[in-house]
Amino acid sequence: MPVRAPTFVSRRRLFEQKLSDLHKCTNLNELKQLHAVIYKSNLHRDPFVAPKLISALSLCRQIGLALNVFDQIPSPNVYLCNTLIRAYIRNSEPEKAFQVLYRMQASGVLPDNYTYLFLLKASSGLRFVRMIHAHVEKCNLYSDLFMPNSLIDAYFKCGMLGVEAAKVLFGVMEERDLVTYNSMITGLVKAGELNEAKQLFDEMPQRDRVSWNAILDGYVKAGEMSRAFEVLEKMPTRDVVSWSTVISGYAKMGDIEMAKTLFDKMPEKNLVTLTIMISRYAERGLAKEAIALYNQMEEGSFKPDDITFVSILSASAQSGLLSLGKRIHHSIMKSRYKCAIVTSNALIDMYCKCGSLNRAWRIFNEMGRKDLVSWNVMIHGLAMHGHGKKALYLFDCMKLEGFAPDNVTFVGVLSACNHAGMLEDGIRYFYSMESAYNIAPQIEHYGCMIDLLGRGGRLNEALRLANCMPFKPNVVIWCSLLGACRMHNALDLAEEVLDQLVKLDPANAGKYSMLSNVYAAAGDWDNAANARLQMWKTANKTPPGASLIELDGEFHEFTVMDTTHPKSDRIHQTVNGLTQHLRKVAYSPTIAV
DNA sequence: CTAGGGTTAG
Repeated sequence: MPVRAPTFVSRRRLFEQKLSDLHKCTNLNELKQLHAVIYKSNLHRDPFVAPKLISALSLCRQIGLALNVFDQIPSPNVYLCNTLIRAYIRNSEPEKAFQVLYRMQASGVLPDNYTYLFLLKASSGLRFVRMIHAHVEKCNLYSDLFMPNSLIDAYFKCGMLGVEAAKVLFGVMEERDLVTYNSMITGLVKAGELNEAKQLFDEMPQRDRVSWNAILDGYVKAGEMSRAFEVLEKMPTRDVVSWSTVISGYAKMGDIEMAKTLFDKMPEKNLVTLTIMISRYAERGLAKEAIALYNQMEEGSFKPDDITFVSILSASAQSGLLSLGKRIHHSIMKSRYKCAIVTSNALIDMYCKCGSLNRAWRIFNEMGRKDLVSWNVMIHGLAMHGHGKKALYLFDCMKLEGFAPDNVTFVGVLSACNHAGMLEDGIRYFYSMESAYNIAPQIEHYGCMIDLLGRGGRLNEALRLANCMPFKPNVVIWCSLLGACRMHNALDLAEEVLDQLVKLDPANAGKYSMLSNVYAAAGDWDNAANARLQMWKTANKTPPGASLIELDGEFHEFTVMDTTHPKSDRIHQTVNGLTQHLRKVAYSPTIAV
C-alpha cells in the first residue's frame, strides 16, 4: 500500500483522540496548541471538554487559565466544580479549593462524595476534617463506606486529637469493611499504637494482603525485626510490598547484610524496592553500592522517579561525586518538563556539597516555587562555602518572602556566623531563636555555639555551655571542643576533653589521631608519635572512614595513612606540597578565626 | 478510602 498524506478525516480523528486523552496531557507545548484549537472551535464550553481542559491545565500548572475556562461556564455542575477543586489542590492552594465549596453552597450546587474526598486530601488540620465530617453527616452521604473510610484516614493525619476522633468514628460505624479495618490498623501503626493495631488485626473477620502488610509495617516501625520476620514467614502470601517492608526495616536497623540477602532472595522487585536499597546504601555512606544499583536501574526496565533521583543525589552529595551528580541532573532534565521542588532541593544540596556553588545558586534562582527546604539548603550551602554574609542576607530574604525559619534554618544561620567569624552575631541569633521565633535550641544549635565560642578563643565559655546545656554532650560536641583546644594550644583542657571522649566512646581511633594533632601543633612530637601508635592499636576494631573520588569514571578510595594506591607516593607528595603552600599563604591550623 | 521508597542539620 502506498503511503498517503493524512486526510482531513484522519486529522480530525487524531484531534478527537487527543481530546479524549486531554485530561492526562502533561506536555505544556502540546496543551497550549490544543488550548488554542479548543477555544477557536468554541469547544471550551462543551460539558465534556471543559473538565478535561481544567484538569490538564492544572497538571501543567496553568491554574489561571483553568479558572478562566471555569468562569466561562454559566452554571457549572458538581462534576466541573470538583474538577476545579482538584485543580487547586494540585496547585497546593487548599484555601481556594475550599472557596469553591462555599461558592457551590451559595449557588445551590449540591456537593457529592467526590467533592469531599478531594477536599479531604487537601485539608490538613483537624478543623477542616471536622467541618467536612459535619457536612457529610448533614447531607447523609453514607450510601457506601467510601466517605466514612476516607474520614478515618483523614482524621489519622491530624495528630493526637485526630487519632481519638478516628477511634470514635470507627466505634459508631454500624457497618465496616476490609478497608475500614485496614485504615484503622495503618493509622494506629503510624500513631505508634501497635498494641491496639494488633488487637484489631486479631479481631477483624477476614484479612487480605494489605492487612498483613500493615501489621508487618507496625513491627518494622517498632524495630521488632524478629517479630516482623516471623510475620513475613507466617503470612499466607507475600508480595513486593511485604518483602520491601522487611528489607527496609533491616537496613534501617543497620543490618544491611540481612537486607541484601532478602533483596537477592525476593522473587520480584520493582522501582520502590530498588529505591529502598539505593537510599539505605546512601544513608550508610555506601555510595559505591548505591551507584551500582542505580546504574543497574538505568540499564534495566525501571524508570527512576523523583524519589529515586533524590536518593541517588543524596548519595552523590555525601560522597562529593560531582560527575555522577551532573549525570543524574542530565537524566532528570531529559525525563521531565519541570523539576519537582524536592528534586531541585536535592540538586542544590548535591552541587553545594560537590563544590559547585555556582550551579547550586543557578538552580535555586531559577526555581519557580521554593519551599522551606530550598532556603535551608541554600543558606547552609553558602555557609559551607564560607559566604557567611550572603547566607545571612538570604535568611532575611526568606523571611521577606513569608517563610518562617525552622530549627534546621538556624543550624545554617549559626554555621554561617561560624564560618564568617561573626561571634557576636551568632550569639544574638542563638538567643533570638527562642525569643523571636519560638524555637527551642536543640543539641545541634548548642554544638554550633560551642564551636563558635571555641574557635573565637573563648574556650572556658564553650566548656561551660557544654556542661550546662539541657543535653548530655555527645561525641561531636567534645570533638569540636578538642579542635578548639588544638587551635588555641590549650593542652590541659585537651586532656580533660579527651577523657570525656574516651568515656563516651572508647573504641574509636579518630580521637587519638586528633590528640596527636594537638600535641603536634604544640610541638610535642614524642607524645604525637605515641598517640599514633595508640591509633594503630585501636584501628583494627573499627573500620576506618574512607574518602571516595571519581576520576574519568573510575573510583579511588582512600583511608587514613593508606599507601595501597598504585600512585600513592605521588599523591602524598602532592598533598604535602599543597599543605606547605597553604601554610605559607593563608592557612595555619594554630591560628584562630 | 487501606500496604513498601525521598531532600536540609554540628
